[in-house]
Amino acid sequence: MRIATWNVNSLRVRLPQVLEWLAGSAVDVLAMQETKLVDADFPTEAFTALGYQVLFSGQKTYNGVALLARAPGTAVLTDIPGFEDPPRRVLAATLAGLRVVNLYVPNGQAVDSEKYHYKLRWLAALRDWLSEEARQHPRLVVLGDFNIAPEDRDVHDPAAWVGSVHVSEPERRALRAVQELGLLDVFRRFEQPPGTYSWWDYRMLAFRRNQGLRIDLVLASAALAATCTACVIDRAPRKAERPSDHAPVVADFTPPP
DNA sequence: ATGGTGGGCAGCCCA
Repeated sequence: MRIATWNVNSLRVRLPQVLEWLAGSAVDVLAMQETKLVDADFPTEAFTALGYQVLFSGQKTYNGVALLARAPGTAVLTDIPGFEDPPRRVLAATLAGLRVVNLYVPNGQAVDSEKYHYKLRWLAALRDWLSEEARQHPRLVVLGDFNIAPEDRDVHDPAAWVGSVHVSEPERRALRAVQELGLLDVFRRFEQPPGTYSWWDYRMLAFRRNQGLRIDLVLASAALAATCTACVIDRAPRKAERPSDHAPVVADFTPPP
């Protein structure tokens, strides 16, 4: 089973690239973020034509998340229970013997901004919710755009980024609190080339210079992580005309016994 | 050099 996450930065613009990528990548589950589409505009037929079931939680202009899967989803959630949050950032479903939680974590803008404190509150609420999800679902995968680079090796120039949003210690601590629920960053279960990132700024020729961050993550419960056979970041879509600023992260799992 | 580029929707907000 192949599971992927991709911040597409406007599904309206990126749909042809997403369809082309799906046709060549044998993905069973794709979690997308920043679809920026209201539900009425979601291109359902384009994906059902490729054999996917679709789930989505969208809004106008900003945010928006979607899940594509070969199997239908049940027990769908579009919010962190009990946490009032109008932006559409969460989409959870049970499908193909897995609990899948697709996240678009708040960006945070700048350390000590109002948006940064919102990000930390959001992550605290996420942790509390995921503790319950982890208890109920031994086979849990939490994936998406976390807007946090877990460690300095996930940052092209740690000295330039020190203390900044996406790498600050409170953000990393909040991410570790999520991982301490027993969720493993499956990318780091395998040998990886140094300087492997999932996001590059559109500005300053950052992609050509590989000035990136690894902020798109696939976290898996211990039972699921034990069945993970590979995790790679596919840079190819970032090289396209009019690319998303993020590349997809792809993880392979053996089927349940 | 505190910029630069891109998406969305109307002169900005957000990333």
